[in-house]
Amino acid sequence: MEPRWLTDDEMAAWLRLVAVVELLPGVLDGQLRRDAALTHFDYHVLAMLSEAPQRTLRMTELATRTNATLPRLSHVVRRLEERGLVERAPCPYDGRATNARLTADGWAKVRETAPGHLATVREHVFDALTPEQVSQLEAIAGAVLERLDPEGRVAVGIEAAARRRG
Amino acid sequence: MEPRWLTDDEMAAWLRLVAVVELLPGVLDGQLRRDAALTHFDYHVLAMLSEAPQRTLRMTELATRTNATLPRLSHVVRRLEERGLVERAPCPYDGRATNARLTADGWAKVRETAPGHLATVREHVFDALTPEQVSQLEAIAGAVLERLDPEGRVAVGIEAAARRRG
DNA sequence: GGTCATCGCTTGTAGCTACAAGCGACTGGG
DNA sequence: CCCAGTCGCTTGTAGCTACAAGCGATGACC
Repeated sequence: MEPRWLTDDEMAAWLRLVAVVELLPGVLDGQLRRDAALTHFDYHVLAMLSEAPQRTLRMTELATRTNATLPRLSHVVRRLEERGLVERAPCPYDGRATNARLTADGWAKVRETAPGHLATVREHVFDALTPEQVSQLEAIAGAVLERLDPEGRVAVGIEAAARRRG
Repeated sequence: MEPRWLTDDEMAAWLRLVAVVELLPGVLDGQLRRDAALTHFDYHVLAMLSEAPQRTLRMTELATRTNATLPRLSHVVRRLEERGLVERAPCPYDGRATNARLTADGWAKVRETAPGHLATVREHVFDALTPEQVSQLEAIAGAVLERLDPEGRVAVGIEAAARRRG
């Protein structure tokens, strides 16, 4: 294997991208853990449920939208269920499937947590960017995402979310 | 707290960015674990050492350049030392400090691992982007990085790396 | 030169994720 | 029917990271 090395521009972009990818999850986790005792992934799960019809989704579908493996989601949902934020019930139409549903407490949790999380996202990302850079970022992240996720598993979730928003 | 919600453009960019941030580490880890039994963070540590003078760095400096906490680095370097890729020695000038140095085996490991890693980076990131997008990405990631890392700890490492490259 | 705060690093514990194995439910061919 | 194969999900184990406490070395100050 004899690949071409990165150009200076590519290397500069790469070092910064790697730093962002390592730091951003920590910042998001930190704020949510302090203010709501939630992981960013926990929040993602609750948020996806909160936008679903009946605030209910099958585990497999929820795993797709949160971009998680099924074992990981299973552990996380079990912990959220122990805290009363989510409840699970077997699907009436398919005995193999499990439906996860947001409880009233879970719904309240999402609504009281969202503003702080949103403020963090603004502060650390969008306040630093011009409107032009926001659309550049959308194009860049979209292009990279296609390479990272060839089957479009995550993209499906994004499109579905966009559709629900009208 | 009454923040303004995200615009449609911002939301689209955000969903894609979150997906990239969650998927990219897994892809990098996966390739390196399969091909070299290394975490991406392990590789980052070895790579930073391989570029340093004498292939040696103090733990604190290495932590800055790899964007890690000191306890995390300590555990990782201990494991790398057990595998013979790195060795540690007390700093002769400051009895508190520890120098980490790449061994011959570690140097060989980096050289045989770099091409595959580089190919993965190209395949999943830069092959998807135009040259214009690469420089846009550098600007965007740089701007976000300033917000994520106000003291510029990581930025120092990046600048230092750039300086070494001339 | 004694005392105290700080530095640099290590170690211990708790919690989360990945991987693999396992279990019941469903489905299609004979 | 029955049986093999698959699906959907859960559970168990190993490994990594975060946080906090701890330890020796150093430097500032009197």
